[in-house]
Formats: sequence, structure tokens, C-alpha cells
Amino acid sequence: MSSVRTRFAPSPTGYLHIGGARTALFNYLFARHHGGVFILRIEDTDRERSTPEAIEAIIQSLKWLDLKCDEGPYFQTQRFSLYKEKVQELLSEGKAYRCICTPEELEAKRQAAQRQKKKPAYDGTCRLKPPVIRVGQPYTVRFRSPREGTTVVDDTVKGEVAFDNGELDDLIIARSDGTPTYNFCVVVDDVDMRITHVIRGDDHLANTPRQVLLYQALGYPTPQFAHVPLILGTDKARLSKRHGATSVTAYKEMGYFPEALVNYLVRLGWSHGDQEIFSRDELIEKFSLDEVGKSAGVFNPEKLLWVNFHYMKTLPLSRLAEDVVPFIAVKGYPAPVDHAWLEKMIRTLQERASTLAELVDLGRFYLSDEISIDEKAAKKFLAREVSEPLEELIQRLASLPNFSEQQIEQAFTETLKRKGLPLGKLAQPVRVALTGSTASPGIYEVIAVLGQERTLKRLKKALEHIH
RNA sequence: GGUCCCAUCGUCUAGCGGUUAGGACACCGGCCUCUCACGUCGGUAACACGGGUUCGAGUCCCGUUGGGACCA
Repeated sequence: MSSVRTRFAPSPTGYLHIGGARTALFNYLFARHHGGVFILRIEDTDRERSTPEAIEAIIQSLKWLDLKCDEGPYFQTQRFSLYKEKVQELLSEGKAYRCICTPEELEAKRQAAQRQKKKPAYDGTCRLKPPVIRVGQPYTVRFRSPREGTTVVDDTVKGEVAFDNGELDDLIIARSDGTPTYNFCVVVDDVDMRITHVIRGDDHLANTPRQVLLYQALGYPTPQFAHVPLILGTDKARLSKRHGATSVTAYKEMGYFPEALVNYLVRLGWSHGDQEIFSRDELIEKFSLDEVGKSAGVFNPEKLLWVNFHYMKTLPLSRLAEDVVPFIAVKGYPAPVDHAWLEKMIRTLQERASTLAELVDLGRFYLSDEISIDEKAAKKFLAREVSEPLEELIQRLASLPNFSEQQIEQAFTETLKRKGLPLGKLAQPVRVALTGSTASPGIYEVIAVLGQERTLKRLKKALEHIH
């Protein structure tokens, strides 16, 4: 048994889609699990719609998700000579034939067939009577598909799926300009790259019998197929742009972690008992096509958010500090130079933010001194009766030798004891004064992170506001 | 329209002939508490329908319905 070789073969017509990312992930995990090889092949034969930007975006997204390929990227546009060679081979063996029917004729036939309620398949004019081709006359090449019998696709996920050969008409494998067509290139490439397991979206299942026939004609064994169910939007239609963000890039920009996206995506269609969170090593160890479900799944952004939140709480602070920097920049805040301070700040916020973008939003009062104070909060908490305890607190905080959380807490309790107040009576006004809002991390933490100077400045400003 | 695929809480899913049908997200309560969260405890909520097979079907078979994909 030769070693496992899988491939991910996207068409570079846009950003890497969530569904594509999951297909890539499954291929990657399957290959890694079996100690095999994961290959990236760019299917860029549609020159109209393929762009270099899309190629770059796909490669970058895979890199971000940490799905490294062992071979490739290969580009189909660089492999035309191979396809042509294979077309010639089928032609010379009589397994394919030239067809001079024009698009107009074909269209007319199709319409005639539909009028008679027959299936609009190619009628086989040139298959039955080999055409005489004049010099320079354009022709397509069609695959001579068997008329009788059935073709069975052995699929790891779906089981054995039988197709009646009578339903399959003679597929065009080369267009009149000589370029090969999709199904043909796929088969030739998968053969040439010695792909052992074709793991791809459900949407390719109906194409598969044609490909199986092509394998047979070319004289190669078929790989093992595994068609994984599609990802749907909330309305149960195939996930697309109109369902909102669907590209990997978009999630990166919204402040999601690659680990979270991978973890969410792998569980959409695959499960391992009741386990929800998997490390990369666990994924490689546990992933199996046997546990991939058959039915399509609805993409649930809220669960993804929860998974991301999990990683927010568990990823090391140094990593969070590194990742959050670009999100601070897009908001226009100055980048904190003190990495240790950034980590302290994040520690107070990480169990309150689900994304890096939200982290920055919640931490805005740390990142800028131009805080906007919520009017309602100010009215309620920055009232006259707090001015006395606030003044005392300011004095105590100002005299602290080192500004530790413990000392800060002590300053609070002593002030409160003297004034006979519960903590809430002082904590909330201070919170509003320092953060502009009634909701924030623990007040001692906030003060410790802000530091003595900034804290006193804001508290004094609030005191002025009260008077 | 033809061919093919699919069907357990709202969503992701466990289940592989005998279960009080389990977990997770979301939602709703209690506790914790300086606010917001985290955490924790508990709750609402599902086998699409109809026939079989079987002592016994969520589980096997057939049909219906519904959804999806591909081709045109």
C-alpha cells in the first residue's frame, strides 16, 4: 500500500471561502494522520475568472490557518502539454473522437429534445459518423462514454453510489480552441500526482462517475473518494456572500484566531464523541473520515464566536499581545511600546472579549486618555456625595509607594471604613471616572494597569466635574 | 425538468436493535460578586411523516414529504 497523498484544488476566483478552508483542512488532517503528503493545486484554467490576487489570497489564508502543503502549489495553466498529450492518447485509442457540431447546432438539438421532453444530452452525431475535418476547421474532442451499464462511485462518506451510464453523455474533454475542460484536467492531474484520496465537497459527487470513466479509459485505478457535505447558510441554502462574511480573510480581519476557525470548521461535519476543543496535535491524531457525517451543516457564527472566546481565554498572553497590535492600529490608537504592560492590560480583558477587535474596543480607556464619559453614568455616579470619599481616595492613592493591586485595595478599604460606605458606593464612581463606563474589569486591576499618574489625573478631573 | 445526496433539540452533534435519547452553542433562572464578565449549579428544547422487519426500532428496509447539489 503506497502512502497517502491528498490534495486541495481551489479555483482562484476569489478569497479562500470558509467551505474551501474546511475541505483543505480535512485533506491536510487526513494526510497528516496517515503520515502522508498534502498537495496544493491551483485550478486556474478559467483564465477569465482567475486572478493573481486570488491566488495570493488563497496561499496567504492557508498559511494563516497553518495548513502547510508538502508539495505545490502546482498550477494547471502550466500543465497544458500534459493534458494535450492525454487527449491525443484517448483519440488514438478511439476512446475519444472529434466533433464538429457547432454550438448553434447543439443548442438547436437541445431545444428540440426539450420540446419532445427528452433529456438534453448530446445526440452522438459525430460519434456515430466520424466527421471529415477540413484544414483549419474547429472541432472539439469528446469522450466516448459507454451507453450501457452503471458506474459505481465508492465513497467513504456516502457509501456506494450508482449512476446509470445512459444518463451520462459524451463529455467534451477539449474545447475547439484546444484547451482541456475541467473534469478531464482533474483526472489527469490526480493520476499524475498519484493522489490516493480525493476529499472534496459534496457538489462534486455528481461529476464523479464521469471522472471514474475517465480513469478507466486512461488505464488507472480510481482513488478513494470522500465527498464531504456542504456548509449551508441559515436559510439552508449553500453558504454564499449574501449570508455575510464567508472568506477566511474576513474572519482574520474581524479578530478571530486561526486556531478557532480551524476548531470550529473541523467540528462542522466531523465529530469525535462529545469533544468540542481540539489542539492541532489532537486533530491530527484523531481525525478520521469515518466520523465525517453525511448531512449538510448550517454555519453558526455564534458558536464560532464561542470557540474564539475559548482561545481568547486560553492562548498565552504573549501571543495575544502580539496579535492585538494591528487591531490597535486600525482604531488609530498609539501602539503601546511596553509589551509587558500590554499583557497586563489584556489579562484584565481576555475573559470579557470574544475577538481581538472587541478586546481593543473594551480596552479603549487604557489605550487613549481621551475617554468619553457616558452621560447617564456620570449623572448617576459622579454625584456630590462621592466628592468627599473620592478626595480621600485620591490622597491615599497619591501617597502609595508602589502601585500594586494589593495596596490599591487597601487604600479603598481604609477610605470606606472611615466613611462607613460599602465598596459599591466608591467603586462605581471611580469606574466611571477612569473608564467612562459602568462596566469594566475589576476596579483594582484597572487602576493598577492605568498606573498612578493616569489614574490620579482622571480622578481629579472627575472631582472637578462634580464641583 | 432529469440524476444524485441528505433528514436527532433553533444550530453543531453523540447514538451504530433494548438509553429517563447524551454533550456543545444560543436562550432562561439560581449562586458568586465593586460593575461587566469568567466560573458554577439548574431549566426549556429533538428522533419529519406513513408503512413494514423484529419480542423490541432514533437505529434496518420501502414509500411520502421537505431540504440540498449537479446537469441542462
